[in-house]
Amino acid sequence: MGAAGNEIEIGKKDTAAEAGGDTLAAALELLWSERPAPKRGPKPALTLETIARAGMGLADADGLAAVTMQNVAAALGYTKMALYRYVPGKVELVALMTDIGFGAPPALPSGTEGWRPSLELWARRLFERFVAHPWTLEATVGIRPLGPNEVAWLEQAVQSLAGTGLPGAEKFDVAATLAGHVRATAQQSVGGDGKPEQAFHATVGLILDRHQDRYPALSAAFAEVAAHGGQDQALEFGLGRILDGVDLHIAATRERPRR
Amino acid sequence: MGAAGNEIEIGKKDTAAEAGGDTLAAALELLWSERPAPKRGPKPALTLETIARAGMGLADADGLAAVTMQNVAAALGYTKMALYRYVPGKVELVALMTDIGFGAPPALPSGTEGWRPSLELWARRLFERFVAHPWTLEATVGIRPLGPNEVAWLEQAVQSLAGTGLPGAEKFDVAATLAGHVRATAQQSVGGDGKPEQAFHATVGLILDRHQDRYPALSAAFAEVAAHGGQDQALEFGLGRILDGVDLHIAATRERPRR
DNA sequence: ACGGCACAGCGTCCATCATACACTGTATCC
DNA sequence: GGATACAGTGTATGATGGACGCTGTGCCGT
Repeated sequence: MGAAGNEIEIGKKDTAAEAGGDTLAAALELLWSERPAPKRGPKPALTLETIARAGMGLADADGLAAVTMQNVAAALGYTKMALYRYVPGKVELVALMTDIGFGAPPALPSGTEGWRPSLELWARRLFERFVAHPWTLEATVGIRPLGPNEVAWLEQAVQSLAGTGLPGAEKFDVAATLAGHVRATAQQSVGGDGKPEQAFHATVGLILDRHQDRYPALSAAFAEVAAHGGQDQALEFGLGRILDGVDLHIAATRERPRR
Repeated sequence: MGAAGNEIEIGKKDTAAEAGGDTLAAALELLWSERPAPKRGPKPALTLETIARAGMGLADADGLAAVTMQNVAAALGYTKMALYRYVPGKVELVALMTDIGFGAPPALPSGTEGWRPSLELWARRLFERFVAHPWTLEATVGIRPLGPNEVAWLEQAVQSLAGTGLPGAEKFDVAATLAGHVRATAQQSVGGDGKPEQAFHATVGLILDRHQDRYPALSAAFAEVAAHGGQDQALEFGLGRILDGVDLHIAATRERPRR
């Protein structure tokens, strides 16, 4: 399957592989508002923003699967084909929804000082966004275009590490690690259709009830998890450990600065 | 069209919400081999394993989107409806593929001692599994059934923490945090259709090229990332930080043991 | 021995979905 | 005052997951 694809595979745009190239570029254009702004013709009745918001409403309520071109259009009172005047395809629409769903990271309160409190706040806020729009978890797997807001979150995290003396690459790694932790935690605490319900723990508990013998260590550990309040502390625990480790690393870097 | 059509909403199984209940139970049955084993009738020509392997082949080659009932059946030389004699639906098939994709965690080499080397090895191996079958990333979003292998991975991680004196709930949290980190890292280093291509970094780089002014800290940091070998160390960096933090926490717990 | 029944595999049918394409009307520029 | 670019619509199409009923097969109880 090269660039041409002269094999079978006419018809639909694409299915899975190789779609990234074209779609990614189109989505980036959309997300970064690099669009020509038409001059002639009837005025557009809709906005990208309006459309995306409609999609978000559906996704928040009934999950990402409820976001069909039909449903989005119906929610706006238009036909689905009208949407294609604004969006190249569904993938791009979801990408737009996702970036809007994250929103810009709120500015850190003026009192916040030091990289650690900043990053803690950052992580908790990001977590809240994931919980508020659980479908963003589904929407952000695999290669995909990044929107301005998503990049802005990264920027803020890296900025928080300004005074640490870490090399830039490691600042980036810290941000990525934290984002990953937040993401993974959110993924475990959120149900498939969007409702937070400690889904992961519930499933594990269900299984261990029936197979304690097979997983002795896990069963013992999990009994204590259930006894305590569940997984509510999963975000904080990992966050604490990671930032402790980062702290250590910063200290070590200061003592033995890189050449 | 038949005469009877006055019912509301017969037909398809479900779309998004609430499907979890029924499907999850069915999938658990399948994954944990709690199936009755038929006595009468013709011998099944296929196996769950065979079917799942066929699906995995497609997913490995062309991504999860290539896994359609049609394609899987064709790969086996049967019609798609034959598959429904083995699998309740596609969701369950993918769940099965996923669990087989993880496989059982290999036993730790006999020389491995101490929780830290064990967990490091564990994390690296898990990472390899994600990279070997990138579609498992897509397949493991949202609420979903866990298979025996997936639970076995958790078991091994918790077991590695046996001598640490950590409370059970925290062992579990450590395992979850590590698994989350591995997952998130894999997600960033793997392309959408399954090819590892440092996708995330490539996209970020592309964007920052055009918007350096808007994200100064990130741009500066990222320049160094690009100068170095890319993101190959993302897994190890986060792993090091997390385990450092865990180490600290274990030491603290020993000094100030919980009641 | 044998007939019924449970079960394998298949063919057909259908609803849903993303998207292509052609058409109609409209607002702006020359 | 057109020509033209563009908005919204209607219809068509191919792919997909899945329901349902049919045909054959092989074990089990009689």
